[in-house]
Order: sequence, then C-alpha cells, then structure tokens
Amino acid sequence: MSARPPLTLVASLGAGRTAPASASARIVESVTAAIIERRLMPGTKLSEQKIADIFHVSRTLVRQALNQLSRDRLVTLEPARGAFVATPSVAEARQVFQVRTMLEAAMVRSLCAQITDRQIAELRAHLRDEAAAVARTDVPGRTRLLADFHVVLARIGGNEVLAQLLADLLSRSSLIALMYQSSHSAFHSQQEHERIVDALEQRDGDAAAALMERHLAAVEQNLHLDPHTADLSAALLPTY
Amino acid sequence: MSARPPLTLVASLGAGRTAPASASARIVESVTAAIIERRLMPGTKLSEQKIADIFHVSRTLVRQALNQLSRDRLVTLEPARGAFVATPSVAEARQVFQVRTMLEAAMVRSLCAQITDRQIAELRAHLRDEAAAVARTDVPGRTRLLADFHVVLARIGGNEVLAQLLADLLSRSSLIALMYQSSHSAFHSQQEHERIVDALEQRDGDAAAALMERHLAAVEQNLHLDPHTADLSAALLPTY
DNA sequence: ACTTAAAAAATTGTATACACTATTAGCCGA
DNA sequence: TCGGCTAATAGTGTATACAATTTTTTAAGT
Repeated sequence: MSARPPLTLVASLGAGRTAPASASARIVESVTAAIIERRLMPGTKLSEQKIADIFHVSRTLVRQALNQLSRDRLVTLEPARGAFVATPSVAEARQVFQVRTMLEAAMVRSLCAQITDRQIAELRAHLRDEAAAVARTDVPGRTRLLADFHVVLARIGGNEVLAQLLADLLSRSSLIALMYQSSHSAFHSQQEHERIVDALEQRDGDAAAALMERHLAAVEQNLHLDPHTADLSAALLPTY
Repeated sequence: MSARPPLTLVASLGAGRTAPASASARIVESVTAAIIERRLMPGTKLSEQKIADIFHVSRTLVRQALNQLSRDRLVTLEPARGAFVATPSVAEARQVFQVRTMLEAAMVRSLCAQITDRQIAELRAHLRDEAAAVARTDVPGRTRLLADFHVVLARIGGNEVLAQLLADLLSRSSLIALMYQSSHSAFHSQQEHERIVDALEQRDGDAAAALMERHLAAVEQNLHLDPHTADLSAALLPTY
C-alpha cells in the first residue's frame, strides 16, 4: 500500500508536508506540481539525466518517477525518444470531463444519503479557503483549492478507490485546463461549489447531481475546445 | 501513447495475439493472466529474481513490470520486502463495485442515445460467445468473456478514457471475485447481460441503467463479503 | 545556399554491481 | 525444550556501466 501518497492533488503544495517519502515519489510530486503550476509547458521534453542531476539521484529513480507520471497521463513516454509533458488531445479532454461527470454526479447523489453535519462543516471550511484565495487573486492557490474541492468530496464519501480515481482525473483536468486556456472564472467556479454544498446540506441528491453536472459542463464549455480553434493552433504549432 | 496495450482484460488470453510489445509489458500480461486464472493466489510472493529467470531478463525489467502491476492494484509492493499478489480487503471490494456501478450505470444510459444497430450486433455476437462458453462450461473462457462484456460496452461508447478506467476496475474485480469465491452463477450473469443489451436495443436508458445496477449488485452480493465470513478467514490466515 | 550523407554526441534501454534491509539458520543460555 | 541472540543468507534499493537508438553536427555535393 505504499505506492501513491498524494490524496490531495499536489501534496507538496499543501501546507509544508512532512513525509520525505521515497525518492521517486518526491520527483513525481515535484514534476506534477511543476506541470500544474505551468512551469513546465505541455510538450516539454523531460530529460532523464537533467532531472537526475537536479534531484541528485541516478536515472534509475527518475525512470521510476516518469513511469508513474505516464501512468497518470501527465507525461507521455515515446519509446527510445524520451518523456514529454503530455499534450492531451481535444478528444481526451472531452472524455475526461465526460467520465468526471458520470462519477461526480453519482458521487454527490450518494453522498446526500450519508453526509453528516460535521462533514458539511468541513466543506464549508474548504469553501471559505477557496473564497479567500479567489478574493486575493492567489492564482496558484485558488487553482489548487478549486480542484481539491472535488477530491475532498470524494474523500468525505469514504470511498478510497473513488477518491484515488478522481484525484487522477483531476490532475489530468488541471493539465487540460492549462493547455486549453480555461476562461471559466475562478469566482464563478467557486460560487458553483457553494451551490453544490447548499444542495448537499439540504440532502437534495437530485439537485446536487444536477448542479455538479452543470458545473462540469460550464467548466468544459469554457475550455477552448472548439474545432476551429483547436485545428488552427494544432496545425500551426506542431505540439509533438 | 505506448504505455498500456491491453484493451481487453487480459490481452494475452485472447486469440494468440501479435504484438510482442515491450519486455516488461509481456511480463505484466503474463502475471495478470496468471493472477486472473488463479494460478497465482492472493498473497503469493513475487520474487524479482525468480521472475527475471523465468523471462530471461534482468531484474530491471521485472521491477518495471511489478510497478505497473502495483499501479493496477493487482500486486502490492511492501518496502524492502518485495511484491505480493494483492489481497483486496472487503472494504476495497465494496468500493470497487460502488465505483463500477456509478460508472457503468451512467455509461449504458448515455450509450442508449448514441448506439447504432451495428454496435448492437457486435454486442449480440459477444453475447453468443458468452453463451457458448457458459454452455460448454469453459471456465477460464467464460470468466474472461463475462468480464470483457463490460469493457466492450465501454469501448463501444468511444470513450477511451472510460474504457481504460473500466478495464482497470475489471481486472481488480476479477481478483476480488477470485478471492471472495463468487457464487454468482455464470449462467445468471450471462442472462443479465442479455437483458442489458435488450434495453440498449430499445434505447431505454433508464431501464439499461437500472438493469446494470441490479446486475452489479447481484454480482457483489454473491461474493462472500459477509462480516463473519471475512473476519474468520482474515483472522485465521493473516494475509499481510 | 540548400539538400543529402555521414560521423559524432547525446539519450534511452537493459544489464550488472554494490549497499542495505529483512529473513532465516544456528547457537547459546535458561 | 523453548526463547532469544548472533551470524549467514537471501532479497530488495540504488547506482553505475554498457549497448542500442536517436538527435545533432559536420561536411560534401549538387
């Protein structure tokens, strides 16, 4: 059970975490953070030796980390050519959001039947953090918090398998959002989160599910996934 | 995009497949097949050197394969102790089925809106194979086909992300079924599959979703997950 | 000046070597 | 005879070495 520590999206970003974890886990976290914070752009080559030098380890551990990252779909491994920051296609972006919608709508619906007042308080606390980050235009902070909201929901349900799955989809979503320049305002997202928690508080499963579906649809629709836009940029800047 | 070839559950089991794939991928497939065909029982230690000798490769590639397998939750890696065939807990089993229900119910519902007659014919063909395997009591064959049914559904939807996710959950389910000695008859399962396709053919999304939910509930309830049974075996045979 | 070809450099893929941890066997003492 | 300690053994974790492939550079030819 030692495989993957991060329950929140990028563990290393949360308040100064403890666990040094295994060396390769540290690399995974750092690269993940770098990708999500857009210090590493899609398509960037991740040279094994360079990363090894940076972390003062051998290529062996770097390769382990890159394998994990490719399993998370944050990097793609091209045989004999190396690792690159993933460039999710429009189709993949749509599919990720479709799966998220299936999963998260059903999740909040079932959550209504079992959620406690204490857990709702937890969510409210998270919402306060979100709102604060949005208010002070803390871009990396709000990005992380807005994504974490969905993982927190999954964790509250107590289903670790679901939480893990969703955490994966969320990191992929972050890369997608970054790549397709989301225009969905953080403020708007945050408000939609509030509405979802409202519905949870009233134990209205159908409403919560509907709100979640609309929220995800809104986020997706504000990605620049439109055919012409995608075709143009893809055609002009080959992103291999 | 070279990471994981198997779209069906255990590619190596399908009709003599072509791709030699990468060496570590071959190991992953072989071990996966061995686990699902219950030649490797849960808890079995997977010694790196032994596997390396068997496949005539170095431990390096074996370690890669074991890492992949641990990511698929088919093996667990214990630090400095080695790799073992996973022994999914009762809680994990329940969670996997809960996630599958969320995903597959939503999947068949959305499938109704887009499925073509040609695709229904594909499903019918699969059902015929299932029925034939059940009729001739071809245990490994029917096990694989009954599991593949769910992956085939996902593939028909055209959502690769979903198909991939479901394939992972299915292999975990196979291990779970094997571990908790499912008493759900293959015949019964096969009939439920027929009903689901019937509903799909009539484009009745609600019915298809309901049937899928009941099917998965039936499968889960026929696992021996009852508290006392689990406690007993867990207490007597420490499965660490 | 541009394209093509060949050689050099750099990078990945795999195997091996070594360090460190856990397991096992043997031994002593109670 | 059993429990606990120590030594030997086996096994995993990491680094390094070497082979194979790709990329870049260089040079020649048109």
